[in-house]
Amino acid sequence: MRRTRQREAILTTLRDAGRPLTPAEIGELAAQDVHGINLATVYRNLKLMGEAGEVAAVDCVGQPARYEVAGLDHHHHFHCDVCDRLFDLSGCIAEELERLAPLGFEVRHHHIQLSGQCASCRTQPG
Amino acid sequence: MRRTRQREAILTTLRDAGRPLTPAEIGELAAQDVHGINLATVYRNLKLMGEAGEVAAVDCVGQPARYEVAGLDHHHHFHCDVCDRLFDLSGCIAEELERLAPLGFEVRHHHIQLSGQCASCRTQPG
DNA sequence: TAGCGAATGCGAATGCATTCTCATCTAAAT
DNA sequence: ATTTAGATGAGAATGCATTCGCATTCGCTA
Repeated sequence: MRRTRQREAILTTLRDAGRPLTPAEIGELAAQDVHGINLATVYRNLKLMGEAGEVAAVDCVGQPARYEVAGLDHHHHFHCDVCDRLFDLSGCIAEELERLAPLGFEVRHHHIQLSGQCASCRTQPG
Repeated sequence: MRRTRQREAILTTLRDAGRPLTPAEIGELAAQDVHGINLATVYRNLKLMGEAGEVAAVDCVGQPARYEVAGLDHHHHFHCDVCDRLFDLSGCIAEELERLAPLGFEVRHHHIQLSGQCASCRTQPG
């Protein structure tokens, strides 16, 4: 995989964001580094970097997937219904979760997502 | 709202299923009552019955929404990655969940979904 | 049981995220 | 500096769930 300006910009953007970003968000933010970076390029690279284990997709309920740098500790997310951004949560309660499964079911993954209003949307009026 | 055969079939199907169904699943199952029931009709009625408070949409991670009869006790779901069906779970651990939110965030909802293999997919080979 | 307006079936249309095509560009090996 | 295969940009194309438009049908009410 070549080292291109757009590839760098995407990775830098993800690293700096501190929260999972949609391809569109990545495109907008990365445009500060590489003006006019194309959405298709963002998608292509997210896919490649995903296969290469550099980034990870984050599923979001009823929404397009977000992406974050790979290798972060296990965590879940908070979706702000106002600004539509996804935030990281720290901590997990997986143990308690497993016991919710019915007898005979094998739990392989779990997905937890809180939603509501993020701090900045609660503070700021518009 | 008129009482039509397709409307009845949809509601009956949802009641009998015991788990949330996709519009497509509803269409297939309801076809046993009303042969040739149209998908658009299913969608139209789910929307109307949703507004009327008779059915509720169930969001599913990275998947089209499912629908269930309204008024059930608070619960969450299990997604079988093999047969793609969604199952009800009983119980919830909302209290422990709230504490995951960062300071200043207002939690309004939470979404919990376990996934893996359901009992029948674990048992049956193909 | 006649008549009206709501509901249906059908296929086309929409919205959307995502992927593809392909001509052009460019990183990096020679 | 040249070469060349991988990358990009631009826009068209895809896949999909969902909705629309409209002629026809059918509940209900008078």
